[in-house]
Amino acid sequence: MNNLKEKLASKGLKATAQRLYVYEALFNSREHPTAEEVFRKVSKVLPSVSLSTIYNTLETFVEHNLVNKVLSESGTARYDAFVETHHHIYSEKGEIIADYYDDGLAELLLSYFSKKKIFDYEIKEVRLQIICSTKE
Amino acid sequence: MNNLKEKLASKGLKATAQRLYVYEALFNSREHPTAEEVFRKVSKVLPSVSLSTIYNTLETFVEHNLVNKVLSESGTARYDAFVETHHHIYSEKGEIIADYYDDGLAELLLSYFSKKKIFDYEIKEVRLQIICSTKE
DNA sequence: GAACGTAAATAATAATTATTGTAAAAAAAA
DNA sequence: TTTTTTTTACAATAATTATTATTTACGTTC
Repeated sequence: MNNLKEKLASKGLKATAQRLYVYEALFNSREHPTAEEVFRKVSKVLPSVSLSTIYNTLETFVEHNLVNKVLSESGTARYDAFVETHHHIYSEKGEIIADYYDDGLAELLLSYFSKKKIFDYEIKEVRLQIICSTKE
Repeated sequence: MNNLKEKLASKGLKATAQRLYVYEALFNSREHPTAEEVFRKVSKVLPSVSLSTIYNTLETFVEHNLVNKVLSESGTARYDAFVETHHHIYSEKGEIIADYYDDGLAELLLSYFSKKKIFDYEIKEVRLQIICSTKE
């Protein structure tokens, strides 16, 4: 978490209480919370925080690559403090279920694409949406 | 397109003019249009059509797997009449650029996952988000 | 085939939700 | 103290969903 203070400083951003709590809320959750959910969490420790601040803060974090936006089919934005490349497991309904980390896969894919050279564009990153049936 | 009439019938859905035009609008575009864009297209041939109908129709199609929702970072839903597995190329800003079809890739991934057997869930589909820098 | 009843689909519009914009207040830094 | 950054409060917007009335399609009976 001190890590974050340094990162903020290195980007010319002030380490305010709001920012630290927002980041903490994200970092301590693997649920890819929405802005609203982050707001509720942060409100518990900082009751005066405003929802706008949550949005602003999340947006600032995304701009500075401290946080990723996670795409979801419902349209509501979700956020993730884990910015290293990883993949997401979705339900058949399009809702996100879990993270999936796999370095071997990244290598496999990048070597596959480097052989094919199919793109006009340079590939920055490859992320998987793994759509699974939830067995009950 | 007659194909669609049959599919609709098989799912107990009536083949109304609205549904056929909405589907046609999607099918004839590779732009993953938004509901609003579909609305404008359909309006040209069916001026009395309402935006609600577009939303309803798209939702009905998605429920019946005739159409897919495409993830996009702006939050606005985009739709795609191509339901066979394929992948999407995104800009670094998170906007969708193009489709990417690749059967070899699907095989590669499925064999990779079948070897690993890592999941509690059954994998239905694997889609890639390929994030590219747009070279200018 | 025309008239009738019923259910499905559509249209018009209101309401809601998520998000963004704006301006004032507060906090931090210089 | 002055200036800049950040936060707050609140207004505004955009996308989507919900509600209700109307229309349309379809099956049944005459």
